[in-house]
Amino acid sequence: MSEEDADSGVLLPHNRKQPVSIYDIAKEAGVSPSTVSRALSKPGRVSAKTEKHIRDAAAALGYSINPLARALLTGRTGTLGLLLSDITNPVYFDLVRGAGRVVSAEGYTLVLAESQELPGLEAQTAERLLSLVEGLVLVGTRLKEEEILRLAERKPVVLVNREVPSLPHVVPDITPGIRDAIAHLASSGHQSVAFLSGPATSWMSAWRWETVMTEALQRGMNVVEIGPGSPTHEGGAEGLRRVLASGVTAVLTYNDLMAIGLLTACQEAGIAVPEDLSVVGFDDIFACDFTSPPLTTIRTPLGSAGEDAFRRLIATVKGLEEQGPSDLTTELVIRKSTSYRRQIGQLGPHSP
Amino acid sequence: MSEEDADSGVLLPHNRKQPVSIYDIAKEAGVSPSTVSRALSKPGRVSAKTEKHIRDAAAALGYSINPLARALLTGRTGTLGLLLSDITNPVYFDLVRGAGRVVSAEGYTLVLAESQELPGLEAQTAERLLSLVEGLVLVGTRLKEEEILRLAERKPVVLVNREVPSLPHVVPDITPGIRDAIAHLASSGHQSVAFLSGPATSWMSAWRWETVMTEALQRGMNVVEIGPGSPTHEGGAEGLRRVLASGVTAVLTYNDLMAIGLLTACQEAGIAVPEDLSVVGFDDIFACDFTSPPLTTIRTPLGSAGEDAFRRLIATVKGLEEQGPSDLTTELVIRKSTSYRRQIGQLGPHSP
DNA sequence: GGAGAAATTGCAACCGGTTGAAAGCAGGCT
DNA sequence: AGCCTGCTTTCAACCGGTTGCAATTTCTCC
Repeated sequence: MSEEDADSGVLLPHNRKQPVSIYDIAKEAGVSPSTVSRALSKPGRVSAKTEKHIRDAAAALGYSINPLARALLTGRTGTLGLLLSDITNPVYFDLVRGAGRVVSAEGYTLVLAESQELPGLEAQTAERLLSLVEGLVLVGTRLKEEEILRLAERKPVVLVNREVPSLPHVVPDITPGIRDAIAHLASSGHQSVAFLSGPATSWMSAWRWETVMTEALQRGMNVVEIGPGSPTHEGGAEGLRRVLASGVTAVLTYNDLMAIGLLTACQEAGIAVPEDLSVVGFDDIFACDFTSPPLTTIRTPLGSAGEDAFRRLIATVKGLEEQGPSDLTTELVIRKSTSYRRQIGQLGPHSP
Repeated sequence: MSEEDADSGVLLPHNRKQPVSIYDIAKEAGVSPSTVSRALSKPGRVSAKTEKHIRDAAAALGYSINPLARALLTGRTGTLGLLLSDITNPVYFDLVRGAGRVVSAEGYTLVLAESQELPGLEAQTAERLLSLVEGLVLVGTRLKEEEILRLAERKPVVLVNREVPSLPHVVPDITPGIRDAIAHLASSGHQSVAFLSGPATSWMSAWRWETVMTEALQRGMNVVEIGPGSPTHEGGAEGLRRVLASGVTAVLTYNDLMAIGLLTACQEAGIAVPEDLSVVGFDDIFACDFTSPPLTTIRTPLGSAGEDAFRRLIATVKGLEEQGPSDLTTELVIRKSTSYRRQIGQLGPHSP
């Protein structure tokens, strides 16, 4: 009556159930395996009666297709890859959401991988991922152009926040946002601005700096680049000393995480933001509106970028026409970390 | 002299390079494919001379193994899966980082997928992912016990923040953190507390509520559950009305995102935290120390949980011994969102 | 130098589907 | 009847590796 050695908590070691194959179904239904294959994946190629019979048998046996076996011959795994430098960077939230929306709406499965900002690991991870998926989106990749092109030879590749000639890419136009940010600072009386840059290998960081410089010069402001630095909280905090040393009155950062780090460091150092220093972030991640003070930042539409990138990837995978380039733009979001330039007092050693 | 139609921006349509196989290498090196296979994957099974010869040929041709082909026969894809309900939830940052560390140190590749809190999608995604990986970690899954067991029949599965009999799981002990939080509130004069719960299908939410109730009762406090709600910013904000209606003076939330949402809603509604209402979050995500006020919360060691989960998964995949259960615990982190209970004034309709 | 053991290599089947080509079969037409 | 047409189904090869077994070579030792 009493159960014997039940609930012993022991896990069955390795007796995995072996899955049912089309051969099992074929035997069950009394047809050949190829008929089963066609019944299940080529509607209309077998008679309605046999198809129903086979589908019933498949359902009865609990069949589910082995995607690896299918992919070996056809290349179709039903999955698409998204490779990020750092999944835990909030910048990518919206992008991942947008990607997920499009991918699952099209019946694919999204698989993500991250390279943890390590150059060697990124190439290796991309390599591994590439053989499991039908196509790949690379976001803010640090790979060299040749490496990217080599990947693109094997499977369709779409880039986000990176341009490589002849490869499809989705890059929001950063000029409007930067132009407005510089105008905003200029009209608030700032005459010198610093750009706190990200990793040296980041194409996007280089481009943002380039654009900041161009726009600042057009307004007759002085502008310096400080960096490169890690695109993180810590990276931003570490930049504070050099920002103060430079004597600027306003800073743009490569991304919001750095801006938040800078804000935190300012608080600890007793620098008042925005009274002593104006800070502008980049991307408008989810934490921006509850920092203190709330962060003025340049919003990039990364959700739409993710959607666009995967729409294009799927079009390519399916062999459809290339779509025209997507036109995404950026805009300045003014919160409380920027203000009129105080005329009294001056920061840094450059001013007497 | 001038380049002709260069830079036309046209992408080569679908002429993907077909990859080199072991057969190509075999031909190149003048041996049989099986020897190539052994040379590359079974060190010592072929003579040193041939092995070198084959490796040279492989390198010359730029060979890289096709993991699908290998996996079809052996089941080894070299990848491990991590399935989350929502990748963009900052709760998982540390977990993903910990997982990444262990997985890449062991030579595997981590692939992530998310179920976007949709029950149907989670089962389907798990199914797809399962056939691509050697083992799977499910975090805070909403799947039903039978569904989880069915997955575990096919490949090794490890659970985080969820218990299922006979399956390995990693669940930090929430009791110490909750006990300290309740003690902290009690000693500050609070006599009633609410728990703002997460999704109805979340095992972890149910357990947290259960523990909060037990601990509160032991202290003689009144305690109510408010929910279920979405485990997000919005979910927290939406809970405010009912929190106020209940007349409690302190709230614990299912997670930090909800606590932050609650904080934001309080600010908008003119409720002072912590003077009018004390708020305690759960997990200690990265944004907690720059909310206003900074959030008191119960820290869960999700980084270690991720590491542990994958260490166990890898041990199982490799057929090693089961390790003993990992003992992870939680602790209260006191910041500024909790305080002594104001004796003057009372919130909500229950007090005259 | 030769028997026997050990190391090395090749053959062929296999994993689980897919697909071109051929075979089987029913119905329509002269 | 005989033949052609078109639909349904099967045969067999294939994708790219892996592996048990057997064949071949090399080594060892008497």
